[in-house]
Amino acid sequence: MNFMDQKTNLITLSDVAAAAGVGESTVSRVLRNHGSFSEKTRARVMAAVERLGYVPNRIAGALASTGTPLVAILVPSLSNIVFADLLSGVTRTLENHGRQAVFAVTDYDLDKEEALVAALLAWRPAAVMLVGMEHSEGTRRMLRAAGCRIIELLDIDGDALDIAVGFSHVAAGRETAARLADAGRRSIAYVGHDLKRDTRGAKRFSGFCAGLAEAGLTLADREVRDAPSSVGEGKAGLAALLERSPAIDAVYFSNDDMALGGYFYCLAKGIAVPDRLAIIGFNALEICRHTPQPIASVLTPRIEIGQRAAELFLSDAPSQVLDLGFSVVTGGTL
Amino acid sequence: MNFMDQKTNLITLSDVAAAAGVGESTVSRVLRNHGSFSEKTRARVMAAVERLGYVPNRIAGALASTGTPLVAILVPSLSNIVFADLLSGVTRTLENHGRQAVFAVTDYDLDKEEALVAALLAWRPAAVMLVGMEHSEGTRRMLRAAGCRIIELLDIDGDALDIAVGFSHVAAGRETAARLADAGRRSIAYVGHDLKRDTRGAKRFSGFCAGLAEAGLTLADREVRDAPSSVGEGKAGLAALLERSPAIDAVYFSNDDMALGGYFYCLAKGIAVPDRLAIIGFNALEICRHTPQPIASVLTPRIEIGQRAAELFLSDAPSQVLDLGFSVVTGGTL
DNA sequence: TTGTACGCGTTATCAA
DNA sequence: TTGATAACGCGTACAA
Repeated sequence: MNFMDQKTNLITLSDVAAAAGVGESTVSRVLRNHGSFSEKTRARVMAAVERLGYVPNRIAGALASTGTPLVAILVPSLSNIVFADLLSGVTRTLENHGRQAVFAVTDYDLDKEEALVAALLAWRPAAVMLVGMEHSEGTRRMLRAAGCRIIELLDIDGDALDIAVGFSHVAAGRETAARLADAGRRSIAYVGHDLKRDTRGAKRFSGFCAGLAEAGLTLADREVRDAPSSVGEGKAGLAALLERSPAIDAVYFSNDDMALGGYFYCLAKGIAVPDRLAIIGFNALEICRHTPQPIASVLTPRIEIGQRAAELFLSDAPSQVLDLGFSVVTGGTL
Repeated sequence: MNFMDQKTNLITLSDVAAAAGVGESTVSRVLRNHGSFSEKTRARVMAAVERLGYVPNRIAGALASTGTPLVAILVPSLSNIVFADLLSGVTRTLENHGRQAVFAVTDYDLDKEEALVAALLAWRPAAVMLVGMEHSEGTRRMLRAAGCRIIELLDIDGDALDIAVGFSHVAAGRETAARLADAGRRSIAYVGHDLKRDTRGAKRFSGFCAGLAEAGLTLADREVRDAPSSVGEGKAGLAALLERSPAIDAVYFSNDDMALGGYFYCLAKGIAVPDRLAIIGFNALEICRHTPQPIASVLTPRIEIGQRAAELFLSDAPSQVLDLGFSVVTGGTL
């Protein structure tokens, strides 16, 4: 034994037991408030815990009880506030139940997702939460073999592996088209970001086109940026679009970041919104409620999705698809 | 043994060993590429792993090797993109080294932080990262006793427990005041959010006041909202401020969310920026670069802070305070 | 109500 | 290059 070893002085359960003059299992029972013990013993144990500054080792606990209180969460990105909201909802609910979240960022890459799922599964989580319903075959196989709860978030357009909590992006896109058509717009375009990776954005777009068709319209033009969504891309995207198709009278942006960019472009160029150009985005970010004209958007219950997902897991609910819906928020730009 | 037990069929190391016709330690060595073994054995082991779909149990591994590859991260909030950026920086670096991040959200509450630190320490992380340098005495005690690396992020104004990576918020506030004064502003006010909880915001404010004093000025007025920062609060804050003090010619907002709200208020009310009112925020969010007039702000290297913090930990660097600085970004609003 | 002893799935030590 | 075997720290029957 090396006396310089930093971990040499870590207190263990048996140290506490010795200090309190009781058996190890007694300490274990007191600490987890499980089984029976006298009040007197409890006091002695707690005193020893306090005195020694004992911190239980959950690693050992998890091994012994075969089953961890860990929940693995994978999100495509953190630069989009939407996923941060999702995480908030999940962790807020989990924390109150002694559960711990371990997470990773996939960068919208299904291969990376697969690698990360493998890494996270090694921690034997009680549940794995991931965004969307598109996964590699390897991911699906591992997940199914893992024997833990699998919760897909934010999307319900597809076949759920176990539990899915979200809403239909196809329906959201379709509804958006209907609103634009109802508002009398006839020359409608789309400004979006990299859809190869953002499959939910792609679903909205396909729903949008379907919605236009149902209204007897076709997409007037589209500008798809080869980059992640951002305010800057939205701005540049609208600029490019209008240069090509100046007669456009409405634009659907792939999300609010993009829409904000478009809106700023209009402000800067003096383009009348919504008279000359209607704008609608997606997500209903707080900021869009406070621009000079509130930007029309689609409100998505992302925090609630996280919470409900965590609750379903905690309550050991049966496999299911939970549609939490969305709602169109009309603002001054439509 | 219950044959309905879901975890009954999980493959273990010894299953692989048996299938490959080798000893357990051999499998372990091959999998970790540690120690020596013949190419032939390696192939046999890997084949068995593949065939059985074996996923190593890191829980058991961590227990056996006393020392986990876990890094605990605590952030005050996730609704502010700044902390999401921080997380991105940290996890991106960690992932490439087989490390796993476990995280929790403190809601800017030091008591909650203490409880969460206790919970996270139970996982015996190799490092604990937390935002800021203000912690409860209990938190500090536990951390010191834990014998793991302690990394404080985003702030360097204070006494570091071990490693600190960030910049000086006091200096940032002071510099902001100097810029405003240099720009000829004389009636300068502050619009902020809940500073009891956001201690870094409070440091910026104190630095700002010091900076004004150095320029021979005093704060003309201040509007501090009793709520977390948001675009809405920034807007309402500026409205309240201007009603009270219409002669103000410059406003320092506690951060860019607040500043955006103020800027939108000006746009909506037709207040000339910067002619009549100069605006400067903090963080230099992407969106502020794309508003009709780019909003002046202070660029903070948050992703880099996360990366460097992770790198210092990975390289087993000595205790230190790393100042990554900040830079003032002048925009159209100053 | 309490303590003993075994097992959880690895890693590490050491001898072969 | 290999394979027993002893930890790792705790939960959990089971016995007391």
